[in-house]
Order: sequence, then C-alpha cells, then structure tokens
Amino acid sequence: MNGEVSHICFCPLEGVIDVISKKWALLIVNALGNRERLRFNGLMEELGGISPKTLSDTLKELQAEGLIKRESFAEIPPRVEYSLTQDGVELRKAIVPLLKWAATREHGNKERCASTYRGVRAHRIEEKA
Amino acid sequence: MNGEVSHICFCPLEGVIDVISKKWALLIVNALGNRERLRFNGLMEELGGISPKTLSDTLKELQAEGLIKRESFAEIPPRVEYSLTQDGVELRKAIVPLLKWAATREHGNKERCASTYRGVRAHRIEEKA
DNA sequence: CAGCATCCACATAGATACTG
DNA sequence: CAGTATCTATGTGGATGCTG
Repeated sequence: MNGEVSHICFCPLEGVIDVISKKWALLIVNALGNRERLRFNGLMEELGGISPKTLSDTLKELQAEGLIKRESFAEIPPRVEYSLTQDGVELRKAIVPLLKWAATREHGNKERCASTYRGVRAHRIEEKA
Repeated sequence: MNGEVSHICFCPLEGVIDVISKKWALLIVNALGNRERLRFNGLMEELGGISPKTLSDTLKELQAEGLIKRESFAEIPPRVEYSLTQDGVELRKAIVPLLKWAATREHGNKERCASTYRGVRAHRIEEKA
C-alpha cells in the first residue's frame, strides 16, 4: 500500500445516485438511524413537510433497495414500523464524511437552513463516538 | 468522546443534495480528481454519454458551488481547462466511503454496470494510499 | 474547440382527497 | 393509522443545430 493506486469502480454509484438523489431518502435513513424505529406518521413529523405520497414512494424504494425494513402488525388501529437494515446502517455511516464536509462550507445556506429547517429533527445526525 | 453523542446538522445536506443529486456532478468531480485538469471535450469523453448542454450546465453549477475551477486561455482554437478546487478535492474524499459502501452491495447492478459503463473512466476512482 | 439556444421527455415532489 | 389515487408543477437531462 505504498503509493499504490487502487481503482474503485464508480459504477455502483449509479445505484447510489438513484438512492441519494432522492431528496428525502437520506433524511429518512438518518431519521431511522437516530430513532431506531418509526411509524409512518412518526416519520412524517420527523421529516417535517413531506407529503404522504412522497414518503410512501420513497419508503418503498428504500425497502426495495434493502436499506430499510418494514414490519406491519395486524392490529386495530394498524401499526407499521420502519427501521434500518444493516445495509441502511452502513449507508448512514458512509454519508457522515459527506455531512462533515458539507458542514465545513456552509456559506449562504446558513440563513436558509436556520429559517426553514430549524427544529426539524431529521436534519440532525446523532453520532455515537 | 466516550459514548458521547454529537449532533451534526443535516441542514447543509440541503446544499449537498442539490450538488450530488445531479446525475453527473460526482462523476465530474471524480474525473477531475483522477486527471487533475481536463478540457470540455476531454470531460465529454471521460464521462461517456453526457450531452454538451448537461455538461455545460453542471460545470457552471459546480463552479458556482466553488468545487471546480475554470481557466480559459485566449488562444485559437480556444482552450479551457477545468480542475478541482480544494473544496472539490475534499468533496471527492468525502464520497469515497459512500463509494466503498456501494461497492460492497452490488446486486443486480453488476450486469448493467459492466454492459453499460465498462471502460468509462470517470466511473473509476483512483485513490492514492 | 467550447460552448449556447431551443425543444422535448421523463422523473420527482407536492396538494388534495379518499380508503382498508 | 397507514397509506393510495389523481393531478399538477418543477427540474433534470437528452437531441439537435448554431456560434464566437
């Protein structure tokens, strides 16, 4: 490993982009990472402003990607809980550097951030050292 | 740092998502990271399949974000060279974990990857150990 | 060579209303 | 409660042709 050059194919990024480019996907992954398990309306609150359709769509895709797990309980009223799969947990870890990078360069974003997203919990990542 | 929980605001992700969600942005950042400096048509080849409009648009945004640098030389024929800024270099580093994560879970992607993107250099990241 | 202008196609996301 | 059904608005990317 001395000065060697390793090649990592960017191809998987195709799939990654499909996931992360969805505006809410990373937020959902993070929210589930922070709270362990959440229900549909719980996610709605946590995310602040997502429409049920968008949430529903995104959840299905994340599920199809194997990043989150859906557990439905046959109760009345119905209960469905979402949580991260191991893969999802790994993804959440993998985006931390990206977050940190982003955090170091907040130019004008700061204002918009504070005004629009203050208090939206899904925007915080909780990292256990 | 023993079991402490640090909070990182996801807000900057807003800006990040705007950048990385663009299908080609990360590929461009990576291509420039691999090759140091590239010209417009050089990028076209390196990226394999991008349209000049899309490349032009994306370059402008990356430039506006301060991730790449544009140098134009008053020659005939005209020459313009693009390279990463320090911030761009940092971004490239920050996405490596994401790449590695993606690389460990290539399910069906593998086929499509090989058939569609084999030989597209921008899909490889070159990492100096 | 390095783009810009224009038009078009598709995907994503929101609002709203309704259902098992 | 946990979604689905529509409809719409916007944005992102591609094709093609033209210009400094």
